[in-house]
This record gives sequence, structure tokens and C-alpha cells, in this order.
Amino acid sequence: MTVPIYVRVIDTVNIELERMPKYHHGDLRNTLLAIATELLAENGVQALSLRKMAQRAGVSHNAPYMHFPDKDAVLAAIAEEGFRLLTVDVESAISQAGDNTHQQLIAASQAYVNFALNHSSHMQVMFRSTDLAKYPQLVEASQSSLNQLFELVKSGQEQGDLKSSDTHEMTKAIWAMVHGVAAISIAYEPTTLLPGQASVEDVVSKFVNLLLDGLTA
Amino acid sequence: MTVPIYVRVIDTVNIELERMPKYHHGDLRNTLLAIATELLAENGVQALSLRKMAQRAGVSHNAPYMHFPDKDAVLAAIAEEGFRLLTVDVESAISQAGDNTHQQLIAASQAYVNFALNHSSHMQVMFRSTDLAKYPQLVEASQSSLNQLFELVKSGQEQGDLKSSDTHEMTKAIWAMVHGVAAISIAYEPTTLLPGQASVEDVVSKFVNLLLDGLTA
DNA sequence: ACCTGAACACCGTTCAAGT
DNA sequence: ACCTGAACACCGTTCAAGT
Repeated sequence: MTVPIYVRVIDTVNIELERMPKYHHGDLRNTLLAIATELLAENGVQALSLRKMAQRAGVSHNAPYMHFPDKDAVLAAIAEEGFRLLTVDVESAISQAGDNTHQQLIAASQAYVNFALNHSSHMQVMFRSTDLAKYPQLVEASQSSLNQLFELVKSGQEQGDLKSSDTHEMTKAIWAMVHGVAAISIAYEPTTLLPGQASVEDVVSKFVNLLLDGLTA
Repeated sequence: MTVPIYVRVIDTVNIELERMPKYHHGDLRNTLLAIATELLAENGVQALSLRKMAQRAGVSHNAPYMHFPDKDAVLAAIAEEGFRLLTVDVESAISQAGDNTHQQLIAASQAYVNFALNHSSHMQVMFRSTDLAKYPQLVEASQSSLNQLFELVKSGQEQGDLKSSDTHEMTKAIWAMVHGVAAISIAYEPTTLLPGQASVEDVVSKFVNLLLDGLTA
């Protein structure tokens, strides 16, 4: 008999259809964060709403409050994830560059700016001003990203490629320069910093070289 | 008879009270922008709403639409005003510094970062990503702010204080560095870039000097 | 514990209507 | 031309209630 089997299949499908949208989300928190990243890429930070996230996850509009105290906390979690993604990109760029300090610094900087341009909404969330005291994990994620650069600078100093002035200061000066390029490029189109037809990579490399070589005659 | 006079005074007051909140706003557009600046300083960019602006101006919640097509345009006008305020601050700092190029550059950079910290919400609006093609006046205001720095760099080059490489590139490299310091300081507390008890001015001066002197050994 | 539905106070924006 | 009031579709957040 094929009919009973057919019925049973339909039954299973119905159970799935009824249960999927309610309750049993294996990991709603991470699902929501993944959806947030999608929505950010699609419509920008302005259009990101908890209600839309919940809708796309197939849960009620206040299910997110089971996992986050408020929208601010969601944004902090998104930012945290952003720093991890950024760190991966930068790390990969560094390891693919040669063992030359200058090359590594430029590769890391280019990766940073490319990440900023390819995930500009995510970047805006990462550098939105917020109460850091409330989100220690966010601070940790951002610091570990910065630490990457610190190690690069330190080894550059040890190899005699960079001046031996304060490593932290030097690291932060590079970070500021590269972040400035990223922030301006996001807000004012990359062409604001480009002279003509140059690529973003060219500009980053030029600016970092200016920093390395100095401006004073 | 004093009674008629008394009555007439009340009458005038009533006319005032009835007419003030309707119609006759001399310059609602600028009133709204001034109120927006107030609200930004009070509650940050997140809490800035057209309806609140209108309420504080004493007009209906859609009176602003007589002067701006939408909220985006209001933000663009606020940004534009911000660049003008910034330009004034930087200009004043430059003129108060000595005639030494390095001193002037550092003074201008310190003024930039101080403006960013003292008007962080305004700064966020100025560097929010938007469709620049829609707001040519905003582009103009930001470019005139950048032009200030360009002139400084150019005269520094002419006096032999700065290398004679591309003036635009050099200008933008300085801008990126200083803006990076500002952006990071706004998002991650100034202390993120400060070593210990140093002042913002110290940090800016140190970073700009690193750029001027170069990092390469 | 995890999720829902109803409710609240707020948005930006549109539109017909008033002067 | 300039402004209003009512209305719409959206928010974030709270809360009592269901499993």
C-alpha cells in the first residue's frame, strides 16, 4: 500500500511547518547575528531593525529579547563579530605578504581598508560610539585586532626595519592613519582620497609609505 | 479709565500667544538647524528626530518638510554647518600658532581632534555615509575645510619645511591620520589612543610628529 | 527557559485641507 | 507659499500570558 506512506510523509512535513516557526530554534542568538550581517549588507545600518531580524528568523518580534537586553547590545555583538572577521582578513593578508616589514604593513593596511569598503555598514557599527564599559567582549575583540598590528610593529623594530620609539605609539599612529583612510573612504567615496584612476590599494600603499618615510624635508 | 487699557494689554498678549506657535516663523530653516545642533549635543545623533525638532521650534511635526525634502537632507545640512564650524576652529588655531610649519600643522590637527571630541555627534553626522551627489553644498563645505590644510602643506613645501612630493597626497595623508585619531577617539574613548595620563593634545602632537619624521629606521 | 500577542510611545512620510 | 491634522506603516520596548 502506498497511501499510508504518502500520508505519513505529509504528516511529517506538516509537523515541520508548524514547529519550525515556533520555539525550538537551536541557536537563535547566532542566527540573529548572521541575519543582522545579511541585512546590514543589503540595506545599510539605518534599515537594520530588531523586528526585521526576528521576522527573517521566523520568530516573533520580541524573541530577540531572550538573547539580548536591547538593540544596543545586538549592535555590540555585531561589532564584536566584525572585529573577528577583520582580524581574519588582516591576518591572512600579512601571512601572504613577504617577510619584509614594510610589505607586511602595507598588506595589512590594504586588507583593513578593503574590509572597510566591502563591509562598510558592518564597519559603521564597529566604530559607532557606545558605552564600552557595557561590552567588555567588544573591547577585547577590538584590542586583539589591534594587537595584530602591534606584533607586526614590534617584530619590525626588532629586525631594525622600524625606529625603536614607543611600540604602542607607533602602532596606534599606523592604526589611526589606516583607519582614517577607511573612514573617509566610506563616508566620502574612495575617490575623495584617490587622485585619478589609482586603486584603493595604491592609495593605501602610498599613504603608509609616506608615514614610513616621513613628510619632513 | 484703566480698565480698557488693561483689557487691551491682555488682548495683545492673547494675540501673541495665539500667533507665535503658528505660521510666521521668520526663518524656520535656520531655526531648525540650530535646534538640531542643540539636540545633537544633548542626546546624540540616535535621538535626533524631525518631530522633536519641530516640537522645540513650536511648529507642527511636518513643517520641516517645507524646508527639507526628508530627514536625510536635514542631516546633510547639519553636516554642512559642521564643516563650517570646524573650518573656523582650525583656521583660528592656525593663526594663533607661530609661523613654523610644523607648529601650524600640529595646532590645526589638535583643533580638528578637539572639535571632534567636543562635538562628537555633529562629527558623526558629518562623516556618516550618504549620497554625496545629492548634496553638492556639503561636498563643497568639506572640500573647503580640506583646502585649508592643503594651503598649509603647500606653504610648508615652499618654505622647504616639507618634502616636495605631491601636495594633494601629502595633505590627504595628514587628514587621514588626524581624522583617524578623531574617529577612534570618538568611538573608543580618547584613552584608547592615550598611553596613560597624557592629554589629547599631546597624543595628536606625538602622532603628527611621527608622520612628519617617519617610522623607518 | 523560551517564545508569543497585545499594547505603548515613538518614528518618518504622505496627503487633503486650511490661511 | 506656508503650515496644520489625520493617517499610514514602521520602530524599540514592556508585560502578561502560554508551553
